[in-house]
Amino acid sequence: MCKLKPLLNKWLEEADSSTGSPTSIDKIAAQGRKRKKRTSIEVSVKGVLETHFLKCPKPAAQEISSLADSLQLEKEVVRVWFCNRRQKEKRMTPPGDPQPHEGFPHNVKADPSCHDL
DNA sequence: TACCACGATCATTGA
DNA sequence: ATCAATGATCGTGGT
Repeated sequence: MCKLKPLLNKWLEEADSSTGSPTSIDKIAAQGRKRKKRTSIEVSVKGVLETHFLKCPKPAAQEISSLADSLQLEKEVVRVWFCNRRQKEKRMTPPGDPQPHEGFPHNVKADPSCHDL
């Protein structure tokens, strides 16, 4: 059901745009997805995000909301930013940077509750 | 059932 | 015009 919600939303958006073109439905069937323009994040904002990322690479939705509010951004944008940040880190770190440090398979506490705020 | 994160991938922007 | 960086989206799996 919740999966249909976004789908229905797209339909409604298109329906609103159907300025006399009922055939627009085929477009929705295709993908009816309007990619938001590249939210150009200001350098200052990036700095704040990076700082938070260092503190918590995986903040809960609650932290994201707070952060987004502080930066005057959309939760989605902040969430996506964190996701991309994590991915990028992995993309660069594994190769040519094995992080020479013993004591590897010792970690047992994942510490999912990074309530550090 | 609803939500989150990750991987891959697309698409846009800036150099 | 082309490439690189990076945000936005889709699909999948886990809780």
